[in-house]
Amino acid sequence: MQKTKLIDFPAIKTACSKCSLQQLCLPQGLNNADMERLERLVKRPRPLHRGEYLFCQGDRLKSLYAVRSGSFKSYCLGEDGSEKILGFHLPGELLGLAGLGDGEHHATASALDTASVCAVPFDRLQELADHLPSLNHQLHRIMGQRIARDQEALMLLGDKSAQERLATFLLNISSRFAERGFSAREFNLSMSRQDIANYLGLTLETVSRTFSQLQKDGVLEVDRRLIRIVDRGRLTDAAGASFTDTSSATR
Amino acid sequence: MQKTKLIDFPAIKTACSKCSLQQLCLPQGLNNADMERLERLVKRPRPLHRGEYLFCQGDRLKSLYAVRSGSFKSYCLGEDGSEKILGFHLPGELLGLAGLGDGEHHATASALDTASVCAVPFDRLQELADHLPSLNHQLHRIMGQRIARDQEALMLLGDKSAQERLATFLLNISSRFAERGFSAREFNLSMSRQDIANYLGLTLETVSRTFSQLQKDGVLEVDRRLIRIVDRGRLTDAAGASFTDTSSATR
DNA sequence: CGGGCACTTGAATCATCTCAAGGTTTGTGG
DNA sequence: CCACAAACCTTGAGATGATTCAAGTGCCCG
Repeated sequence: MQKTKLIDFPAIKTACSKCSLQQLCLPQGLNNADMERLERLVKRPRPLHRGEYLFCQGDRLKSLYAVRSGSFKSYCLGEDGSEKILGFHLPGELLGLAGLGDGEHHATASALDTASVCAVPFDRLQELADHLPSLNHQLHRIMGQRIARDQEALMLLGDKSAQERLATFLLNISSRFAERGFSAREFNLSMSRQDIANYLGLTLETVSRTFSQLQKDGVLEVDRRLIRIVDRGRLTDAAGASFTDTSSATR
Repeated sequence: MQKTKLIDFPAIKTACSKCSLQQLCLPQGLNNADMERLERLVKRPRPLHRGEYLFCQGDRLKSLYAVRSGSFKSYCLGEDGSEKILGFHLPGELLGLAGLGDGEHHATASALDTASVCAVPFDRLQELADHLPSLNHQLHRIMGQRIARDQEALMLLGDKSAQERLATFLLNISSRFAERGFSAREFNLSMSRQDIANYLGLTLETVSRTFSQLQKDGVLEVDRRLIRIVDRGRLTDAAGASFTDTSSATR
């Protein structure tokens, strides 16, 4: 009895069917039988520490990854060593989709804090999707979402001011935290000012100044990486007209 | 005999198997039998004139579209009426992929000149893909490419100067024309200075000045919307380090 | 031929960047 | 547990590239 318990416990602990991220992740919309078949493909490598790489630009695409805990940034490097951050990835989000085009990763993904992932071997996922329309449709859906999200990011960089960019960014992070059951009002940013600046197309100093300004105006309370949204209405105003706040959570 | 000829002619003219864009478009990599099954789904609506809409933001996603001729821009509108251009679409490229996330178009697509498309009803495409793994993989590949392309656009807006942005944009357009069998050295832009400016996150005046500067420096010859690349090497330099020129075509 | 639209060019302004210095937290080794 | 170094963040002042506002040109279409 102890033996089965010892064997089963990790399996149950990590099963997709028990995962709190199910609704945000690949298995969303799958029935139990299909989820079990997907489950059998999933590997769960050891957790990564801050700064470790999940994959690197130029690597052959072997697996897709879903974030289980912690967070990642993905970025491209220019040959001059500069990096451009393409996005941040929270639990439940998939990484590596851009590699589907030609089977090669176009970006590097590194952990922002201690983080764990589920890895799904891409060829076997594709095989399984060939036989499970529901999984296949879910894959399409996720890729479509991802394209839509990248397009939002494009709009952000378009012609917005520093304040609009930072406000939009914070609202975006806030609603992603809320989706995962965390507070939309108060959260810890896992990325540095430099990372935020790079992502938003600004300098570190401008981001810092903008945080200070929003704090002075009573919109935020900022304590290093801990952010509290004091006046969500004014933050939304600061984000500019084109932002439509989907979640009005105030938890 | 005349009769069959009259009936068959348009069918042959428009068949995927005869289309010069096959290698850039959805049927790429499909065998003849599969291509024929895809072909049966494809509708070819009347051509659109400059300014006409292929679909609008908020429309239910009914079809995916592939550009046959002409070109499109896709853009989002803020509630204040402003528009942000997300991309330009040349023949062989697919439109509407971002809608896969939630079945609704997130952008508006309008014709930049007289343009024609192939329309593939999305539900029937999905059904067919469920039975044809090769089509399904091709769909994944195209979506992956699209994500990768959007990410390149993101890098462009990151922290580059006006000259770097415009140079990168022109090299990008140039290689896309080359892929389609047109000259990489000399081409007509189908979009206005305003559209380019909007896409690049600049003002119309800055784009105009930058064109003038590149012409004065002997890098380009610019005659209204006709562009000739005189010194590709220096244009690549102007685009900045992080751009890697995939096509070295000089046709 | 004339009116309108797209584009060019100039001059002044402004937001952000750059450079520079100082402060605070974190982690490490003594 | 303390001291020190490194990393991270904040703030200020001056420089700069892009924007704004404004005027003028030339091409295209009716």
